[in-house]
Amino acid sequence: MPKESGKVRMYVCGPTVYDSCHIGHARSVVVFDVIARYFRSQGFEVTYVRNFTDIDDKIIQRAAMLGVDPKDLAEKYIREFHQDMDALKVDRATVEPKATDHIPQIIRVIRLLMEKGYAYAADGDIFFSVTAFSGYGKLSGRKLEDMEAGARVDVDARKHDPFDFVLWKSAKPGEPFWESPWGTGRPGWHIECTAMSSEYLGQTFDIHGGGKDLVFPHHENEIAQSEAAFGQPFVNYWVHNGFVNINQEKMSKSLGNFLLIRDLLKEYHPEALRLFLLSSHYRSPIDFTPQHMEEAGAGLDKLYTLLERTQTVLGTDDFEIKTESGDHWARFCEAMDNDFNTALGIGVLFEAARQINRLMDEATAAVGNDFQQQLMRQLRDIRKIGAVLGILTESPKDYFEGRQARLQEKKQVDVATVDALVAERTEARKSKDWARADAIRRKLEAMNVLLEDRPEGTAWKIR
RNA sequence: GGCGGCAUAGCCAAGUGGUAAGGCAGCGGUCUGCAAAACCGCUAUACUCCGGUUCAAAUCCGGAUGCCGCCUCCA
Repeated sequence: MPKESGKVRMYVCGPTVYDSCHIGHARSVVVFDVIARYFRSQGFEVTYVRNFTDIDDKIIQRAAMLGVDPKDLAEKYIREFHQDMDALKVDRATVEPKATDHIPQIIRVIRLLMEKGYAYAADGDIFFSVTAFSGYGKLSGRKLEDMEAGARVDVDARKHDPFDFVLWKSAKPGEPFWESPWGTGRPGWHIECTAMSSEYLGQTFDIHGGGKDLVFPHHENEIAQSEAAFGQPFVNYWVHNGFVNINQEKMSKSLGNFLLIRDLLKEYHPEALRLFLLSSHYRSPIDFTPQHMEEAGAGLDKLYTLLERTQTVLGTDDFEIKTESGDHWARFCEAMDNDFNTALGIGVLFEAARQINRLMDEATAAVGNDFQQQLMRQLRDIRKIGAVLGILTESPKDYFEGRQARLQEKKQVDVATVDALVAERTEARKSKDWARADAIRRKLEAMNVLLEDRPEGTAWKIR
């Protein structure tokens, strides 16, 4: 993916805040988080804008149902969004604008569209006229005449064309509203993105992202209104992430199978979730199953096991790296340069891990300076890759303690009992009573506890 | 009806003209009192099928089959 003059300006469609975030939101947010991190790692100055749609029919509806103020509802879910994404170790966007904070900018764009003849009024509503914009349909490859308008939803009779969309909605009694030249009302869904992206990124910018489902009509409409209003190209690159299926089924409310981030994080490590979400190319659909999550978790365990081992071998984790980046980092970058191929990049990460393990396996007792330098250099690559993917951010000690704590509950392991048995076995081993030692090992295995006899003593972990 | 995507080993998944990355699972080995971890080796001679282009195709073209998405709010 080509790049511009040291700076990257990207805009990603954020959530409509009327409900908790599910794993689908997580995928989108994590994918673009990694993209932003990668650009930064390459020395680009990244301006990353991710909006909150905090006024819309769904919010109003939900608020009415709950008998709360729409603004309070939106704020509650913005807080939740931040909690969830922080837990997922997602960096904050540079700017996180809310639609309701940009009403003047929205009105300005609509006025511009009216002046240029791309929009018309009908009662208190303002519509965008898709037939007035010649490029309509270019992103999604649709032609107006090919689409079966109103196939599933009745067409508003006031529209000149069925695909015209609302820029400004007049207020109905009891709804939140703002003053405008066309009377009190609120912005339609698409216009906020044009208003806010131009505000923070300019009228043309580099990357616009969002879920695949937004291609049509949302992004199509954004292009139309932006290019109509400003008379210049809207964005250079579109990036649309694929969906998350649950056990091969589309995640949907009607199936009742959607998974909230907060629930998932009770069971899985946030980095395991990230690793899973990044294990396929961002455009492909990805299938969430407990088994796939276990595998992602196993992979993460492997990487942390490696880090723990290097820490032991080097005697410290706090070393200054004076060497250049190695081949692994270069290969990782190559993968990322190819349309952000994180799946390939993760492959590089595991190859790096194997190489480091081999290096340590082959090292003899006489560990020289060369060895240390080489090890640190490769380790540095792993850390840099981890930093882009947003994984391996914890110390191995914290990671394994956390893992242990999480699993203790899940597998109902009683620490005191295990420790007692381990101590008993240590005694047995001292007196070379192997039969008894093995019996205890088997007993613990039946309790989902695996033993590891290390030089410094016996460690155990939960299967 | 229109538009688009996908089909690679038991499972997941890279691969965008030169003969199949990586992970999980499995098997054999090294190490170990036994294990675990780690490493080494093995695990796709039909890359959904049928045609075509090419010296050469998982990769390009045409067709078939299957699965999925979008066209309505949706990450």
